[in-house]
Amino acid sequence: MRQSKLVSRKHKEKPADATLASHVYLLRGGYMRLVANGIYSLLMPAKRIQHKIETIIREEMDKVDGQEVMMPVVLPRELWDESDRWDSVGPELLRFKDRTGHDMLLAMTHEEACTALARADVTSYRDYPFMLYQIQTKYRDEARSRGGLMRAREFTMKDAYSFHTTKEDMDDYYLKVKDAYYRIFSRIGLPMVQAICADSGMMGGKETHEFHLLSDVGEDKIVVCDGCHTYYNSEIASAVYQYEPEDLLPLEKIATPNTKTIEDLVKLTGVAPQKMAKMVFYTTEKNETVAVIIRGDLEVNETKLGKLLGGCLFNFATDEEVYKVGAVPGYASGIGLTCKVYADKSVANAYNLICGANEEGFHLKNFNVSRDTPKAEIVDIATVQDGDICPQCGAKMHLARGIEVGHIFKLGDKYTKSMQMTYTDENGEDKTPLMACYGIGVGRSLASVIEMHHDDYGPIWPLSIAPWQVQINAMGLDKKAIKDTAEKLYADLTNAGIEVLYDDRNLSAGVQFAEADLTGIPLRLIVAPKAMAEGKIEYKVRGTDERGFIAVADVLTFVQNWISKEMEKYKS
RNA sequence: CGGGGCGUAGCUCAGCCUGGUAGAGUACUUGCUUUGGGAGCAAGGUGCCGUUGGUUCGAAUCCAAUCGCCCCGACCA
Repeated sequence: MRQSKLVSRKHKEKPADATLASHVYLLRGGYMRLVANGIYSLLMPAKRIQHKIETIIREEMDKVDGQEVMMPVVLPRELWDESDRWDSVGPELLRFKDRTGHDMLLAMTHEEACTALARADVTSYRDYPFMLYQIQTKYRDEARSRGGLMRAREFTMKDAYSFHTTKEDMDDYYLKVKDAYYRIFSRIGLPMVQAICADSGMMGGKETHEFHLLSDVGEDKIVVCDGCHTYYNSEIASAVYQYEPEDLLPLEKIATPNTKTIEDLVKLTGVAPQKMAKMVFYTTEKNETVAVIIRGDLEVNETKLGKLLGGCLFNFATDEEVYKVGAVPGYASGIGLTCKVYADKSVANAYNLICGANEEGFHLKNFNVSRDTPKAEIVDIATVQDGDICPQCGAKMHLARGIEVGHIFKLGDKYTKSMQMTYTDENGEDKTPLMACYGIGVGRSLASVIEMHHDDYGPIWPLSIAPWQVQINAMGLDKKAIKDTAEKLYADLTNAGIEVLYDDRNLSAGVQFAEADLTGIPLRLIVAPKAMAEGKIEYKVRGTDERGFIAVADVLTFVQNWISKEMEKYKS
């Protein structure tokens, strides 16, 4: 590719709207352009990178016997009625009517479409197991897209769906895909991506793993055990809480005027927040108020609470609602409440805590859950904090942030059952198959590579996904010797099947180098007068100090060798 | 959906408070000089000042509404 013909305007200044490195460089480097909030057009460099990522994904999906298919982006309501998701999914599902007034949707995922496709085509146990996948545009009407490709409304996703006759087979296959995912992320330059136990959200199903790139700019909170190195999304992470046994002392009322928060109570009493029981009240969409008792220093995990409440929506209760169930805001305890009371594990076997007295200006000492609120249901509802104890191995856990680049789910029969997909087994009986699904955010992976691989000048693309393998820069293209050499180099490398971006614009060195840095091509060849006088050109490896001179006649061999050696890093 | 910020040239932004013919840098076009980290000189083109309405002799500027974008949160993956 000649850079003079490339439509990809570079920008010297940081775009005002971008904060993430990936967002900044995708805009500055002329990779994409905003069309609407969360919706982007990709220019050639980004399209080439994405294409290479897709190729790697295809290779790995094909290795686990995936069959590539293509399902529609626009689906009729009826399909999503079958799984009840037309009603159960929120406004992030874009619904609309076609010209006849028929309800349609823009697919944000394809469980229904794929189940419908498979149930029509596969009827015998002999055809199992199988996996269908596609790489396709998805649309999710995000409440708040952000960070460029990191969280777009329209984005490219690889989604795969496998079907099985037994749980063992599904479990086996799930592991195979999990391994394939590790290979994919490693091959695109993200070997540090980690599988993390997570919540399945609107997809349903039991076991699920998210693939995260641990990064400070990630949106998800991850809990990492320093002992057994298990990773959890904080939505589902749990800790164990151990306490030295104490004798149960009788409740004792203490005066605590103007002490409504844990913080104030700590100041007043000098007691640590770990020795306090905090009350949190929620009111559900069914107008039911529930109370949660939790250790003073911990917070309620609303994903866990949502599950406890059967998936219904909830909000913090108002003061009025708190009074209604027999508590006093700021001085609440779980004792004597008229509503459902949950007690977190963190307070269940703790001793002699301080809690509210349900009386303005007073608290109680020596509160014990089992003795004083025997009706409270003991639940796991706390958000794990830095330094909490791992339930698996007893070591300390710490918090990190992650970018979710992939997510795999064992769906079980959630869709196959509701959509009445069956197969005939060896005895002639109809059975419901099991299903698992596997997603990778292609655009988000691309952005994640920049987050992981960049310097102050631009992205540093891994060779496996670089938009071009080699960049040619020439100093002084108006000189015949320079131009002839650069042109011949470009022709020779291109003819040898090497992907070359040739800056044929006769610009100053500064401009060429700055733009080349933004394009981030791994190997740069520089044709310049000084070295040319000795029949040599210079090479430089992006993002490293590696550089040197090669005789013009040896360049092709050098480049071929360099590429095959560098590609070793990204072998499957 | 809540909080905050911002819409003026391809990009970054000034002008607005105090109304009077639309600005800078950069990018772009042409020529010459340069050629190892965004070079220099000269000349040139560039705008529905987000949109609509109002106030006014006159609105980028004041008022109102609306649309859009960014950040934080909520929601979601």
